[in-house]
Amino acid sequence: MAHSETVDRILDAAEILFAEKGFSETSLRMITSKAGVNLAAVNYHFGSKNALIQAVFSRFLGPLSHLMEQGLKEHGWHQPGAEKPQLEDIIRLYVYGLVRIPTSHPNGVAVFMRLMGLAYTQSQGHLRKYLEQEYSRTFRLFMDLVKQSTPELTSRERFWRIQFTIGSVAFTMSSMQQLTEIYENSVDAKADPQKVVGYLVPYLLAGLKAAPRDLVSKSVGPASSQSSLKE
Amino acid sequence: MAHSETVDRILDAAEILFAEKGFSETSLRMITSKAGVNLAAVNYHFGSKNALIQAVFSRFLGPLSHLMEQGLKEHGWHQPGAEKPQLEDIIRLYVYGLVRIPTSHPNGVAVFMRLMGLAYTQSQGHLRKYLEQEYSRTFRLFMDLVKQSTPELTSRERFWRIQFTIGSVAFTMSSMQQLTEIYENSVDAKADPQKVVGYLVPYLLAGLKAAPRDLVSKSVGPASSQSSLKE
DNA sequence: TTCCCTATCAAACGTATGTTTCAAACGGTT
DNA sequence: AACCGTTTGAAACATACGTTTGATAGGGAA
Repeated sequence: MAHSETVDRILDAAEILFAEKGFSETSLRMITSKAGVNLAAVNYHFGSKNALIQAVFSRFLGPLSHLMEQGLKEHGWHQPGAEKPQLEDIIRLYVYGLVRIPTSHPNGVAVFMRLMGLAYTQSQGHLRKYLEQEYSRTFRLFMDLVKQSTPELTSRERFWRIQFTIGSVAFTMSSMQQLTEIYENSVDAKADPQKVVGYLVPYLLAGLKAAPRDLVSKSVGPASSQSSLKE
Repeated sequence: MAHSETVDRILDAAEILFAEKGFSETSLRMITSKAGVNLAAVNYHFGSKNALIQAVFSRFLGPLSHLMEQGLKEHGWHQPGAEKPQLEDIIRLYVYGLVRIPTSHPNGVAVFMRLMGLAYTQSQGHLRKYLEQEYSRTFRLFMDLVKQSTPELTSRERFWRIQFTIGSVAFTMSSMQQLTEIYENSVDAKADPQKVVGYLVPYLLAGLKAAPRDLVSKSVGPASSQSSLKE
C-alpha cells in the first residue's frame, strides 16, 4: 500500500496530463499508457479515478501546507497575540511559498499551479470536499493573518478581496504556460515563474490595501435594465 | 437556419447546464431533455456539440462586444489621439459592461460570468481558437486603452498585470455561485453580482496602478532549491 | 518444495457518450 | 389536393469510458 514504483509512475503521469487537459478530459487509459503500466493498476492501487485525483493533490499539498505552517512559525505568527504581521510579509510568504514547492520534474511549479487553478474552477464536487476537509486549517490561518493586518476592511469586503487575490494567483499560475507563449510571440523573452511572481506581489498588495471608494459608483455606473436581483 | 423555437430552447438549456457543470461534464442528452427537444435536434441545428458551445458564447458575446465598442464611442476613445482616458473609467466601462449584458432569465449575469470563466480556464482548444479569431479586436482595444493610461509601466509588467486582472475577474465570475454559498454560511447575506463588482473595481484599479517596487524581493525571498528554470 | 500474499496483465463488462439514420409529421406554395 | 423542403422523432450506431474479473506470475516464510 505504501509506494511501489508503479504508484509513483501513475502519479507522475496523471499530474502532468491533468494539468494539460483537465480531469474529465484525461482518461485512465491515457494515464496508464503514459506511465507504462497496466490499465487496471489505477483501480488496484488507488481504488478509483476520483481517488487518484485526490492522491495527486495530496502529494504536493501535504508538503506545501507543512512548508507554510513552518514559515508561520519562523516568523512567530502562529501564536495569537504575537506581533502583528505586515500584510506584505504574509503575501510574500504564501506566494513565494508556491514557487518553492519541491517537485520532481522541471516545470513542476507550473504544473502544480495549473492543478490548483483547476481544483477551484473545474467544479469536481468530490475534490472540493476533500480539499476543504483536509486543508481548511491552513487556509483559515491565512485568512486570519490577512484579517489582522487589514482591520480597516469590512469582513465582507475582505472576503471578496481575498477571493480576487486567489483568482489572480490561480488563474495566472494555471495559464502561465500559454500566457508566456503569447508574450513570447508579442515581445521577446521567456518569463519564468519567479519573475512573474515578482510582478504579482506588488499588484496583489495594492489591491488588498486599496481604499474601498467605489461603493457608490460614478460615471459609467450600473444602469442595468434587467439586473439579476433575486428577491 | 435562422432561429426556430427549438434553437433557443437548446441554447437556454445548454448555457445553464454548461455554467453549472462545465462543458465535458454536460451531455447532449442532459441538454435536450432539459430543453424538451429531441436528442438529434442539436446535431441537426448546430452540427456538433462543439459548435453548440461556440453558439452559446456568440449569443451574448456578440451583444457584449457591441455594447463595449459603443461605450468607447460615447467617450470618444475609439479614435487614436483623442483625449487620454482615465484608467478608472476604462475599467468601469468594461467591468460594469459585464454585468449589463442583456440576458433572458434571471441570474443570467451569474451564468454568463461563469461561462466566461470556464472559457478561460477549461482549455477547450476549439473554444479558445474561436474566441480569439472572433473577438480579438475588442480585446486589443482594451489593451491599447490600458497602455495609454499606464505609460509608467514597462510593457512586460503591463502585460502581466492585465493577466492578473483578467484572472481576478474570470475566477471570481466563474466561482461566484459557490463563493456566495461559502460566504452565506460564514456570515449572512446574499451577495449579488452588482455588489461584488463594486468591490472588484477599486481592487483592480489599485493593482494596475501600483508602484512596481518588488522587483528586488525582500525578507521572504525566493530561495528555491529546484526552481524550474528552463535552459 | 509448498504456501500465501501482493502485484501485474489481458480481456471483458456495463454504461454513457456524440453522432447518424431514416421514416414520419409539419407548413407553406402551386 | 398534391407537392416539397424543413423540421421532428425513435432508434440504432460506433466508440470511449471507468471498473471488474480471473488467470498468471513473483518472492519471501514455513
